[in-house]
Amino acid sequence: MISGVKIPTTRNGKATFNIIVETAIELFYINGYHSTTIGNITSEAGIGAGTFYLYFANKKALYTYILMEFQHDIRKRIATKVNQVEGRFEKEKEGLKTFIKYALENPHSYNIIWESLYIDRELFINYYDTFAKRYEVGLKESVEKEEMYDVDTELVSYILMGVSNFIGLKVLLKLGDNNSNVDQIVDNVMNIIRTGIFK
Amino acid sequence: MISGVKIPTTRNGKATFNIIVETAIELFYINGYHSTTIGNITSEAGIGAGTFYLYFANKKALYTYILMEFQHDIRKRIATKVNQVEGRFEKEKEGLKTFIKYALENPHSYNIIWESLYIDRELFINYYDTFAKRYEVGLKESVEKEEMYDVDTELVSYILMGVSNFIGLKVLLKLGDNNSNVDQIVDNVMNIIRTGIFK
DNA sequence: TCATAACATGAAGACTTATTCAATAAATAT
DNA sequence: ATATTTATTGAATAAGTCTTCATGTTATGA
Repeated sequence: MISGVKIPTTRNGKATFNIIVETAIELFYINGYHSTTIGNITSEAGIGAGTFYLYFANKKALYTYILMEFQHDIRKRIATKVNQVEGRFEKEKEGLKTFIKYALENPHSYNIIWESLYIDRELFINYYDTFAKRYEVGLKESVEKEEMYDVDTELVSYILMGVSNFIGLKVLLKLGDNNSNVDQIVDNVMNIIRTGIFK
Repeated sequence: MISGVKIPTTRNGKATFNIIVETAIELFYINGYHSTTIGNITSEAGIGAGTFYLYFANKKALYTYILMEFQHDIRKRIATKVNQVEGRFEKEKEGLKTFIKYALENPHSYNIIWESLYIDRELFINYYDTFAKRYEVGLKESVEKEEMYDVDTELVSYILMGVSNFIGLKVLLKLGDNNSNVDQIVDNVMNIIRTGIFK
């Protein structure tokens, strides 16, 4: 499937594969990708050093596999939630809320996605480029339905991704004050986006 | 001054110090912090391996020095430009434009600042926390002058930093289309922020 | 010009890490 | 029950990197 990754066939093999992935997610989060060695992963996972290479060609293949998993997961979750509400404003609100809550429940994913810029720029570009393109589809529909002004949907998707990511950052890293009530933060942000800030 | 950094006193020493810094900025940008070795830096700079340690205790001390320089530089430039125009809207527009242009002229700085999250989380937090706090000062003044609604200035500062950073990202990495005309991009973004996107 | 402080060198040693591979075990199909 | 595929091990090797230090050079002020 993904190059450099060998999916095991047996029950045992799958268990070993999974423990490698879970351990790596944790260690990448705590110490970062570059400071995590294959030795760290195997010893923490309680397996032999050589076992790693049964399933992954190297550390980057493992990282790429994990990134793809999170990517799939987060997109699916946002899409599901957004489909449950009507109207562009409500959809954006739900999307932002889902993103922040996902990041809070799963801080590993947030870190790993951003870190891709410093592991393989292609991965990072691919991630945000495709995210933006999918975002645009929904925005264009809303423009057609006249729920939104006739804005540059590409720019708007980057603006909204920027807002989501930095509010996520603030909440995750507890930057500044008032980071506890996610629903209220999202309400405030959406009100600011709706009303604007300038008189 | 900064711990782990020895500033040279003579003309020759300063030249060597500078070539280390310039070479490192370039290599950190091209290959990233973690993939850049002291050996890479010294050989690329054309100096002996031991010379590095005359001025820097280790790679992180050098990185921190570079980060601080960029931080100082970019803030000063934005402050100068923003002071030349009147009204909050014009100030924000000028700030965004200056930020993007700085990033374009100096893509090294952008990379190095973001990478700090994966080198030393403290550095990253400190960077955005103090940036946000300074941002808030201006925003609060504008609220008092009634140029802006009575918004949560902390949230607004993170929203605007998110927008700046992701538009910067788009332009720098050439994500999507239309990344050539910075003035026009900034005009579009500011119009979106002013008018809002929702009908 | 000479003493002194600053600057510069790069080989050497200590350390860390990735990766292979021959040997072994476990699971599964026939 | 046996053959065969799959999974596992960890010592050994190879490669890379940091950092020190004994030695040498350069600049400069008295």
